[in-house]
Amino acid sequence: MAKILLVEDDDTLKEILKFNLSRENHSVFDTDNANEALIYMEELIPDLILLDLMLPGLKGEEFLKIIRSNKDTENIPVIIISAKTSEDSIVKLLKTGADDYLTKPFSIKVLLSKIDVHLKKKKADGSILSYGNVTVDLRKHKVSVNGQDVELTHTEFELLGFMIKHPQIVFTRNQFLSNIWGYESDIYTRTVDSHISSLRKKLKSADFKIKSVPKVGYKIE
Amino acid sequence: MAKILLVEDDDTLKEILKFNLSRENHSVFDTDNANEALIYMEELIPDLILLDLMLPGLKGEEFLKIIRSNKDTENIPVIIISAKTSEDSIVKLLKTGADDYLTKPFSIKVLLSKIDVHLKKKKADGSILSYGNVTVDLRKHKVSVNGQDVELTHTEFELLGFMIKHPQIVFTRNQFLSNIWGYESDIYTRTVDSHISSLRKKLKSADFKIKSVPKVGYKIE
DNA sequence: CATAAATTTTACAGCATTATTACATTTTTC
DNA sequence: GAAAAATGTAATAATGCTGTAAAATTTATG
Repeated sequence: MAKILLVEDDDTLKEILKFNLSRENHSVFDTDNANEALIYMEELIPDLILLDLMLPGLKGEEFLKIIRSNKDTENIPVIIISAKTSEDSIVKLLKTGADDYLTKPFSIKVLLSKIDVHLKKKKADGSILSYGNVTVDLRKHKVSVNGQDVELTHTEFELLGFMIKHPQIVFTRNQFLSNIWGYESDIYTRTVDSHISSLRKKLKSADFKIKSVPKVGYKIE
Repeated sequence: MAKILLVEDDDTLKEILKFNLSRENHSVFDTDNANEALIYMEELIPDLILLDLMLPGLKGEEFLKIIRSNKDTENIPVIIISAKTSEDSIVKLLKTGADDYLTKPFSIKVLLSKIDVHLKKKKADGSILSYGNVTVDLRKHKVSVNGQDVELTHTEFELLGFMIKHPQIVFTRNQFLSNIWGYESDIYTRTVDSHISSLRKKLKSADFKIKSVPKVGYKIE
């Protein structure tokens, strides 16, 4: 269900991993060196990266730094696979921005579950968001309350999607405008209220409320 | 710099951990059983939890589930400490919602760096200020005392946020006015007093006081 | 090109927040 | 210790924000 980039030069291990990851319905893109991995990155933007540290050419640490310094990739979870056991190198890697690590030899089962955890964390940007009894499918542009479809207009949909991605967080009318309408829209801020009002009407049976925070904006709660 | 709840029944290990965590400027609250931990939770809302699995009474797994099912605590990072090495139990824990785990014996250095990583992650997603038993979530526009939500108006919220950002520091009424109302407001200075008064009423159970410093202004203490 | 749909703006009622007042109480000052 | 100044706070008046229906405008649709 996820795109995983595997950077590993040990062929045997690579095949084992590919086999197991595929069985979990992930699509695996593999390479044995970090330079090639960087090229993959650009067009692929994987959901997760499995990185072996002992690589020919560009070192794993460097690769990690590059990933973390690029806006498009800085949030991709990276799990390190390493033969090293030294505490110091582990500490250093976690500091550089690795999300997790495994030392060889490791259990496939544990790896798979770690992958699972990290992907779930990321899922917020994924295609299906939900909060309480409300589900928003970003790909299909569908919203349902208690499994029952609700028809929303495009703006209403965007508004709901934006709030549900960050539940509880308050956004100002201008934040809504710049995030949904675009930076240079010169729309009257009260337009947001208008759409919020129609959203509320359509989401009567949702088990959250769109709450107005006076003098600030709106949030779902 | 963070509040850490340590649930551990091995006294030796507990002392070692307390010592090291304190040295990193964390405040540590410790208990040897999960039932007591739950009581701590309510009034404490820690920033991170270190949980030993092998506990008398309420099992660690159950404790974890309870934490995760409560809105107020579901986002607190939990690091598991365990003697078990079974893959299955690790997998199960990660599924239940643990953020990380360590198997005994583990390196203090690695633990500290893991704690660091998890705290940083938290900090990135919301500026949460707290002082004593009062928590101010700037992004959610929420204030709680002892974990209990308190409704504040916008001005009250701003006022509290401003003071709690600089605890102990005295601000003049004019400083409040220019920082909260804006530079060119020509508001009567006594208006500040009025809002301070209502804040006090709403924060009766806070374990700090908004103290007036005659001829100067106000501070929290 | 006409009609429908969606979006933006307007307008206004209702309401909550805020600023001010007034008076009681506390703290300074001399 | 008494007068003056400053603060505490409840009550009132004024303000301004939000909710929403409806009109005006723009955009989609056949």
